[in-house]
Amino acid sequence: MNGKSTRDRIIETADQLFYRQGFEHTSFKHIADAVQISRGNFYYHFKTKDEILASVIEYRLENTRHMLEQWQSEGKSPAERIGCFIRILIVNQSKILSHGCPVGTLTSELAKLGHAAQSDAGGLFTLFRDWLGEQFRQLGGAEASDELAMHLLARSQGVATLANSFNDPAFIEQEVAQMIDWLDATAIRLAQRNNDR
Amino acid sequence: MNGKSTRDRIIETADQLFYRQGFEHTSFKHIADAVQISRGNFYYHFKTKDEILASVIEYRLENTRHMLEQWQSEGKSPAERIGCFIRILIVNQSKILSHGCPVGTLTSELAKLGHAAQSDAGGLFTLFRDWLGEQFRQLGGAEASDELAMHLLARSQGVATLANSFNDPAFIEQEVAQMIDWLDATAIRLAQRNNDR
DNA sequence: GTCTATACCTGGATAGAC
DNA sequence: GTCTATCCAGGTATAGAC
Repeated sequence: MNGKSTRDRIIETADQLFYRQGFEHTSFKHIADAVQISRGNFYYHFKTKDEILASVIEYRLENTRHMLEQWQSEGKSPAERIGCFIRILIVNQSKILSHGCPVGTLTSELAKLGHAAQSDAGGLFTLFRDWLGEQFRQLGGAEASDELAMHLLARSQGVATLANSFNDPAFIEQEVAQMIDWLDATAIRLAQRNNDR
Repeated sequence: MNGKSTRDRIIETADQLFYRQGFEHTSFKHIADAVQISRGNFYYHFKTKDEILASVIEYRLENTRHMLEQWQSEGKSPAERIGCFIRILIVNQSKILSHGCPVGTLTSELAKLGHAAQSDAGGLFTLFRDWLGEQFRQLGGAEASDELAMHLLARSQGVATLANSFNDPAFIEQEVAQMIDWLDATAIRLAQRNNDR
């Protein structure tokens, strides 16, 4: 199956399954069956379930960093780049309707399990938070940049949770449009405030 | 231990444990130990784990209906009543920091498990949605009432998820203040719009 | 209604052959 | 690197005594 190593295939499969079924609910058998290897072989690559989780989190961090770099180079202005973030709700709409936000659902689950990797998973949120904070800084947000970043992060998170629960694509569209409006208004407000000084 | 039936004590304990640890992660042993009964006795009251879940959801629905009735009678205006909803984030702050929103985390988990009770749990969101919708209708929201209700529900949901992940009480305070501001602005906007006609 | 004992299964994890 | 066989813990669920 293509040129990927078994280890990489395990990580990618586990990534998908953890997202779709949750970490605890996904057993070694699930992963081994999906990768089409034996359970014994599995242990050659990962000694414990926590090791797979750590690798999956690292894999997601890497993918997220890459995605943020993409947005960084694609978007011509900070507002446009923030728009990329808002629109992932649309791009990943069907996955979100079925499984929610991959970051939020993982951190929530790990919090309930009291799992040591919770803070590592929280790093995914931090990646978005810091990147958005930088965009808002460039928009003129100054000290309020982090607050604006967290606000937007929370809104998109809430939209994912409710869209998942109600299985409602129209709600995503509606809220995305509102977030774009909010972004425009915020950009104008920050520009005016900075001109006044 | 007070006058409650064993059955009721099981439900209340399971309610707590499902919230703190998640549904799947909570075993019969956990519950039985907490209630201080044997596992055998347990099965006299509930034949399967799904039966307990159903009872816990029914229990939460009942408690939620009761809470909404309270707010209904306490708040003198629709805006004041919506304020009660916003402020549960403050009232339940410490629980939310530790375990997130009880409704959102349960529905997310059940979605991942592909559990049949997912839609029943979704009824908890519907209770809030309909109640908030009615408040916004009284505020003059008309056709937009449900949209406003969903918007507010999503925002409080996102705040709970992020506050839990970052363990940040100040973020809750900050966002609650913003939601109150948004509510005031919305009330004014709806009043003006309705006067203009 | 509550207990103990136990059956049965699944899941994580190991040993050792190939 | 991959397999089969196996161990052990813990979880759901049942039977039957008190």
